[in-house]
Amino acid sequence: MDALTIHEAAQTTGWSARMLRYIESVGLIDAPRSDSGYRLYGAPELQRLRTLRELLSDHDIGLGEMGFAQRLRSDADLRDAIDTWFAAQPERPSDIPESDWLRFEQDKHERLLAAAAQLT
Amino acid sequence: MDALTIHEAAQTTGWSARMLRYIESVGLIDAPRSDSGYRLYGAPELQRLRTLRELLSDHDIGLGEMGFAQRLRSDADLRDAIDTWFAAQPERPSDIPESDWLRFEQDKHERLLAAAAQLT
DNA sequence: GGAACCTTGACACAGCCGTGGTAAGGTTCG
DNA sequence: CGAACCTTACCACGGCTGTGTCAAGGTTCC
Repeated sequence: MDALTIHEAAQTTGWSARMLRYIESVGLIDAPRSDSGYRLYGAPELQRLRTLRELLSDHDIGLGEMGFAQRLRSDADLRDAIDTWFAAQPERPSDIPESDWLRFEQDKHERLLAAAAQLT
Repeated sequence: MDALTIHEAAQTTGWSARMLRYIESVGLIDAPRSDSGYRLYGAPELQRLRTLRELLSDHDIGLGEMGFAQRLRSDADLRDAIDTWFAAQPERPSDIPESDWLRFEQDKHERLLAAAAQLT
C-alpha cells in the first residue's frame, strides 16, 4: 500500500496527473517506476509534491523558476557567472554592501551543513 | 563625454533603446537620471550591459531568469525555502551527496569574499 | 477476455514575455 | 522656435509555458 498510482497521487496532492508528468519532465520530481513502467508515488514523492505546491504558492513562483533554481544548483559555471555579474560593480557602490549578503550566505550554508549533518 | 543617452548606449551595446528600458523595468540595470529625467549611461552601465548580453547568450538564459536570480539573492526567505526543498529528501539518497555542493558553495563564497576584499 | 488502469505523443488554447511601434508631451540646442 | 532628442503609457504580435484532452497501445485484475 505504500505506492500510489499517478491518479491516486494526483488526488491526494492536489495536482493533476498531467502536471505530475510535467513536473517530472521539468526534472523536479521523478517517480520510481514499476517493472512495466508505471509511475509509483511513495511517501517521499507525495511529501515533495505537497511541499512543492506550498513553496510555489507561498512565494508566487512557477515551475519554470524552480527548474531554473535547479539548474543553478547543478551548473556551477552558470552560478559563478551570475554571481560574478551581480557582484561586479566597484564603481557606484550600492546602498547595501555586497559583502553583507555574501557573509550572510556563508552563514546560511554553515547552518545548512549543520542541519544536513544531523540528518544522518 | 562620460554619459551616453539611451539611443547612443543602445548603439554601442547592441541592445535596443526599448530593451534598455525593459531591462531597467526588470530591475537589472538602473541608469542614473539627469535633472530632467533623461537616462544617462556611464561606463559602468555600458560595461554591465555588454557583460549581461554575453551572460545571457553564453548560458542560454533570459532576462526573466536573471530577474529571478536577482530575486533569489535579495529574498533570503525564498532562498532558504528553495534550498530546504531541494535538500530535503533523506530517503532515496541521490547519486550526488548534498553535502558536496554545499561544501562547494561555501568554498566559492570564500573565494568571492576574497575577491571582493581585493576590490576595495 | 474485457474493464479500468497505465504509458507516450500530439494537438489546442489561454496567458505571459520579449520586443517593436506609436502617441502625447517635456527638454536641449542651434 | 523648430528639429531632434528624451519621457511614460499604451497596443500588437510571435513564441514559449502551463494545462487539458484525446489517441493508440501496453498492463492488471476480476
